[in-house]
Amino acid sequence: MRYLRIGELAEVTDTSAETLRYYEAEGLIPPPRRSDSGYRLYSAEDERRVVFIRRARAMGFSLKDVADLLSLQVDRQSSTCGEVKELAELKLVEIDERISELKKMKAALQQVTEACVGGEASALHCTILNALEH
Amino acid sequence: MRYLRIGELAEVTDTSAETLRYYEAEGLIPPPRRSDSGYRLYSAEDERRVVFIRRARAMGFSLKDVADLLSLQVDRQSSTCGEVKELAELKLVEIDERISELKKMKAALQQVTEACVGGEASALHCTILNALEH
DNA sequence: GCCAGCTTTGGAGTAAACTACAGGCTTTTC
DNA sequence: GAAAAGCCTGTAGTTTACTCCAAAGCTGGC
Repeated sequence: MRYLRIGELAEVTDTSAETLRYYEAEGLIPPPRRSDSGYRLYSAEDERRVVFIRRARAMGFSLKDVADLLSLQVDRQSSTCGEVKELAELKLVEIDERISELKKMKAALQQVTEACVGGEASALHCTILNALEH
Repeated sequence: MRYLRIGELAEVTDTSAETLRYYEAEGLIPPPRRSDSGYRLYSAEDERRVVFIRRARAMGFSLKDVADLLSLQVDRQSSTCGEVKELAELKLVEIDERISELKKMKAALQQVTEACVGGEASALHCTILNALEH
């Protein structure tokens, strides 16, 4: 099994070593194993976890939200399926709402680009708010 | 035409008066007209604008992103259709990416809930990271 | 074996986006 | 008409999520 050092993990997950240590301090990733000299050594599972965190962050979920989602795994031996399912379904509703809001914005933006011929003509009629009107 | 005072607008847009004044200071909403005594009076257009800002913020767009989107309107007399179209198309790509990322998360979460019978059984196999594996 | 370039901890600093006064008018309500 | 509630400006404080040292130890190449 291949282990990554902090700088390597930072590179593949497009973050920084500082951020990874910060996530560890905040309990978002478990303390990884260490080399003899004390260097952090990250497993593939650690990597997946970080990728997940970055993805969720990029979509505007807070670290608290991410922690909630990840707790679906962390607490697995202590929580029952019922609890897990409830939390997951709550987040599913939230995600669905986000998707539909994004689709609204997308439709509005598309209306804007379609109204635009794309030339040098004035953009007088190109307003995103007008497109969102209905 | 009906005008809203800051507290009323705050209520209908689910924000606070402080936040509205902050948005004004940051140039995200234009300075509204004032009453004789100096109270801010907001139009329906102002309201739509704030609703849009709050929506975009809730989806993780920064105020800078929002300003970019709103500039499609503000600079309308100065910018040409070509510029507007370019900016809008850039944001469209971004929005599409977000939607597909959210769909990935949704699929993962659904797998979790489906694997869960929802009863008192252990949640051993309910892990969001496992669901995201492929 | 030496030097550049990692990594360590601990603590301080920063940017974005609010949020909360203070002190003083205005408007509404009883 | 007086108290309560709302608004004004200006400034300061808070939260979240990093980001940046400093001082010291480790690692890999020549």
